[in-house]
Amino acid sequence: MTDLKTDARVQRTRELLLDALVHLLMERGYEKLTIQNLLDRARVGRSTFYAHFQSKDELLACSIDRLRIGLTAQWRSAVHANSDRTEPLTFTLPFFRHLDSHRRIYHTTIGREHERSVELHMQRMLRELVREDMAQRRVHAPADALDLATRYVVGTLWAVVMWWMDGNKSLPPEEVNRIFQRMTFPGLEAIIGAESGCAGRL
Amino acid sequence: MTDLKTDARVQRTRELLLDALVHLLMERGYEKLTIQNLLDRARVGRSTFYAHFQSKDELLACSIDRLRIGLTAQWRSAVHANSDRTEPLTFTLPFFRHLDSHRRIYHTTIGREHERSVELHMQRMLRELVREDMAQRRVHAPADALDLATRYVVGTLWAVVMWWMDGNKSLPPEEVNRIFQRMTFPGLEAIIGAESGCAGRL
DNA sequence: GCGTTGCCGAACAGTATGTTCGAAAACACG
DNA sequence: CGTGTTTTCGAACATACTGTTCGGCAACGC
Repeated sequence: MTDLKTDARVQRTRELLLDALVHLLMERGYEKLTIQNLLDRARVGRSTFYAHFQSKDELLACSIDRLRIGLTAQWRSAVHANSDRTEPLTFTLPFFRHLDSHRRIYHTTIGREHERSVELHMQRMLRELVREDMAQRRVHAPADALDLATRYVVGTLWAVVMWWMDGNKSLPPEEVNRIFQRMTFPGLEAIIGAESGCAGRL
Repeated sequence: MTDLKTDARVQRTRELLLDALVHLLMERGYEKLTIQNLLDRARVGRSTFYAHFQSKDELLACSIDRLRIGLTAQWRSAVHANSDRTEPLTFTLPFFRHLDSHRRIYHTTIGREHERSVELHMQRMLRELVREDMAQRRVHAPADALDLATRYVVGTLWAVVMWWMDGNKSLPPEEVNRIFQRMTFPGLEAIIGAESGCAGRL
């Protein structure tokens, strides 16, 4: 009885495929990227791929999930450092930093004509992070309002991301984060009576 | 020398295909909709399709463009009626009304798991409308800020759309539009010094 | 070592795309 | 009408990608 998680072969295959995905995302983008490309790049057999992932899309989901876990870790440590009652949405700064240091990937997968999947999965991830943030800060409001607020934040966040990644603007992540907060917080208060205090006024 | 625009055959074919698209969008969504389906539904030959459109995607683009033209017309007449200096983003109400009266389509093409193309084209259209609105109201600000503002508005607008269309919420379009304006205008002022006057405070 | 598990890779069926071509139908125009 | 032009049809074809199967081989844990 071998443990799936400790079998070196399994880990190797998964990492080979995940790495191949990242490299091919830069080269070709997601949509026009075939499974055969992945197999060739990762030097993995066809049936092996399907033993691990149901589809190209699931591989991508897996890759984004990796990112989510990494971001969450940074987030938690940052919150821990600043002790209690920090400003809302503290995960955005690590997020912008991540984008900044992986521009090559996101330049070919975000805002491009026929590229939509990466954005979709990213937004799904962001939605989870926002929900988590609100849950931790115990924002209480009708479920409807919370839902709208979540979508609103992700919408504005993504607008900033597209804008930032578009014209090769070389603003530092910290600056971008400030812009994001300045334009997002007022509208957020309009939806849920966020008692975000000083953060709202900046 | 026959005129392409007046040949009854080409008009017939184009309309058959566009209508087929709309009906099939409701039934199957966009992504899992084959060209063969369109041909069968529209009773049009395969080579005929490719004589008119390069791809499924171009057909969709054409359909969205139809919508854009219709919205723009409603928009202009509304602006004309209210004479000068109306509130900003007046096209959103017609837009929400359109969504409301075509729920069946958008229910299967917006926010669904593997549906991305319709959203993509819609957002592109909205971006154009927002740009046009700003140009007409002669908002002056750095090109950078205008670009960010445009993306911001589309981002929040789309957040509202997803939220509205999601849980079968049966709010009237007018109400949704008010919610949209209330949460969007403050942030918009933060980007460009919008002299939107009373509209900003509602 | 030994039983178990994962991997390979070729072959295969299935599905969709986009092109080609000759014949038939619909058209504009005189 | 009649004539030359344009569009349509539909089958056939080439191409490409997906997802599955299976027997032999290699790597693993114990």
